[in-house]
Amino acid sequence: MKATEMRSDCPISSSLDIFGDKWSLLIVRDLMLHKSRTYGDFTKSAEKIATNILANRLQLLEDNGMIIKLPYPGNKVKGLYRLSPKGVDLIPALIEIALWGGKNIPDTDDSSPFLQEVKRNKTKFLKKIMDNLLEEGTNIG
Amino acid sequence: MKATEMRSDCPISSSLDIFGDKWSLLIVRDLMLHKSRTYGDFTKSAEKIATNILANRLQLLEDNGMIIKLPYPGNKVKGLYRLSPKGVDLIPALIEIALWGGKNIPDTDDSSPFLQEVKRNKTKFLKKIMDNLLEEGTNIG
DNA sequence: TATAATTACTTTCAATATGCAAGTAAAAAA
DNA sequence: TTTTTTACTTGCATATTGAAAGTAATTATA
Repeated sequence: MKATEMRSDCPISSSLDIFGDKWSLLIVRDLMLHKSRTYGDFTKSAEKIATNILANRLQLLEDNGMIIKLPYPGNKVKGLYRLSPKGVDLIPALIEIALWGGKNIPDTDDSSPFLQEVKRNKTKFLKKIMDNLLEEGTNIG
Repeated sequence: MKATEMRSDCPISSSLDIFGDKWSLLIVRDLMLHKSRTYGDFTKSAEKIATNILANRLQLLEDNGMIIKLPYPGNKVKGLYRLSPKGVDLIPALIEIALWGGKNIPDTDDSSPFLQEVKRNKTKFLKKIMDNLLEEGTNIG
């Protein structure tokens, strides 16, 4: 797959060139919440991503170094996707987006234990979750 | 224009339902950097947005309460767009995206005075810029 | 061991979105 | 009065999306 074309040298614009669509950050979200996911896991998320879109976005995210595909121990069909350090580094942005949505969009669920903990102590939460995601092992579950 | 359809009650997903594309957040960026812009101003940004896309996104952002269209003093053709409080509230997310891009995408310009100031003192910078954007007046320039 | 079921995609195709270029209408400037 | 500016709108070719079905390589089951 060819490298993403950048529209300008603006960091915001270039970021959107990579993940500026309705699906890419949902994949990152799932990997933030679950640390590792199989292809099938992603299809089970509430937003019901189409499999062609999923395959395309996983490839793009991998091409852009945001996620890493690992072998699933003891199974040659399955694979395990995880966030790379670059992907983990996106979590502060994702958290701000989540906070914004929970606060500003009616009927969103901002009462999850996850968001509650963020609101209680953002800095502490960020360190904890990012450290955890950067650790090796504990891939399945 | 019809209300945005939400794919789930997830705050991240619903946020992307509103601004998950390659252009909407660039409009917010321009209004963060300049406080107010005319239609023509937006077309002059580096990414060269097409006028039909611009008109569509301005309408969507206005429909979703992120931006406000004001009359241009002394001119009945021009209008002035500004961030609403809801739009200003998105700035922390935008800043995190900018920081991520500047750090993780090659050839982006992360040396602007703007980003430099963010990196020097994020909290202070956020308060300053958000307070400024929430103020009335100083629309032109 | 033969067969069924999983898993991770790929393909097809209709619908929608994008983007370039040109057009328009109202107001402002010359 | 004519020209220019401004903010869009329209037409059309191309690209992307999304639902559904298909496939090939395992893995589980009878």
